[in-house]
Amino acid sequence: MNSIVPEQTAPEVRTLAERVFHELQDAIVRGELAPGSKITEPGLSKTYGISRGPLREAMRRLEAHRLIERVPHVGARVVKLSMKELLELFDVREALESMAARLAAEHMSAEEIAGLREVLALHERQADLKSGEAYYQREGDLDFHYRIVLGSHNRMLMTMLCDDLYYLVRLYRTQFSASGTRPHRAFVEHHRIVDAIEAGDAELAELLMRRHVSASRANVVDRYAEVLTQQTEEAT
Amino acid sequence: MNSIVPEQTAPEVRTLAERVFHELQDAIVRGELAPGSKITEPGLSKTYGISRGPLREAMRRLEAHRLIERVPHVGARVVKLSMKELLELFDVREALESMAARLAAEHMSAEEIAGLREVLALHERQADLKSGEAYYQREGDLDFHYRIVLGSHNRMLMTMLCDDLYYLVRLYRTQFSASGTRPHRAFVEHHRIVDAIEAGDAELAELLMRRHVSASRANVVDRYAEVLTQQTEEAT
DNA sequence: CATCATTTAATTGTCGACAATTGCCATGAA
DNA sequence: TTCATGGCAATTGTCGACAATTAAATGATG
Repeated sequence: MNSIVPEQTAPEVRTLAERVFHELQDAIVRGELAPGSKITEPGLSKTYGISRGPLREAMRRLEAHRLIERVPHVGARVVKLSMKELLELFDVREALESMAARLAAEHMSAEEIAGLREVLALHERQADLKSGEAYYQREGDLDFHYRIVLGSHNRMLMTMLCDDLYYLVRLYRTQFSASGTRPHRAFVEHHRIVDAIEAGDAELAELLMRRHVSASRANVVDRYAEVLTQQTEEAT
Repeated sequence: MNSIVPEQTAPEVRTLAERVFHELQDAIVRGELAPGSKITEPGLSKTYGISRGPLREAMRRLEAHRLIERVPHVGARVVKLSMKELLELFDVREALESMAARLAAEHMSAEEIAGLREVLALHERQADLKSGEAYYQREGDLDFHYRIVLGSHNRMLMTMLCDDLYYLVRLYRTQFSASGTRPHRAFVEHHRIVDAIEAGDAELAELLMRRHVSASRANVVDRYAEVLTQQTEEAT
């Protein structure tokens, strides 16, 4: 655990259902359970050493978090994000995160802003190293967004983004093995957003975050178009 | 079922867990299960005539949808929205529904827009009657928002709003026994939004929906302030 | 009388077994 | 060969019982 992302799997080791829920969540997001692969209850029951009761409860939670898809009497599969769904995800992120940035500019404390600046500094140091560890870049990026959401001081927003959407974002990044997307430009944008938040300019922070997510989305679309043309060229 | 809201409890009667999930969802939203009241597994198990297995799965889903709150080894309670959480809900709605309106203006078909107009017409007819049935007004209002979300053609947005948030909105309305809030002004705003959608003006539709939700939020704040002053007056 | 420890009852967490449904495979007919 | 059909294996859905934990009731003590 080298990530600066706050520990999320810490306190809930009280019940088996909770534990296996988080383990499965991690396994899916990390790609250990391949997207689209079928998962059977007896199989998981054996690998995790628990009975099917708590396991099914964990799966119900995963289903609600959109990490698996279930069909009654048939079974469950790990979700497999299509490009369409990925773009939908970006639209939702744009809406929610721009709101988060606005609220963050209104509510964030000096300490929280300082922490945000630290993240940026760390981020930049790693960019200097250029040792190409996309891992840190990605996690760093997510950590940045994470903290802004926390800064909104809106619990509902926090759970929606941090507990639900960000896991899907991670899943997408492993599934599409998304390389560090436009890192330099993203740095600059992050800085501008923090500046706006520090200045208490809610409207600007909202606008910048909206553009930031939107640009990220556009970048994905471009890359996807590239891949498509590349494939058609190979086919000829 | 006299509501024009699309049937949601229809097709999932396959398993007991699904059925009891929807029944509990309805019971909570309607206020049959009082907000804040404790619900015990043996109790529900008896009233619904099923064993605790499927019941617990249903409860896990309710928990994920934020309709109940569970504490390990202690129990579950029906959620009780505080004013703070209600305002948080409005902020999230503002973000998501304005996005939905924008997408609706871009993607809604002629038939869908016609359906939307029908809802408005029906709504207006009931306003003429003035028989004060807040029920229809409320459901009509929700139906309006419902259709716009569907018109966004964004599945993720649809599930987030229709499957999650709107149940909380209903719960709030029963919990606070919210009287028909500023019906006339809301009518006008609804009309303007549809006009913008029909004109394909995404930016305007987004802006108007943002204002609409924001105004609704402000109205709630005002009413709450009224109640508070009223209470302090009574106390003197 | 209040406070704290202990017991006790009730609820939650977990398990293994049985019933119901599905999808597959083999068999046979067109 | 292809398609339909019937049976079979595997998985899912459901249940009741037992273990673990918690909150309350009881009683003891300062």
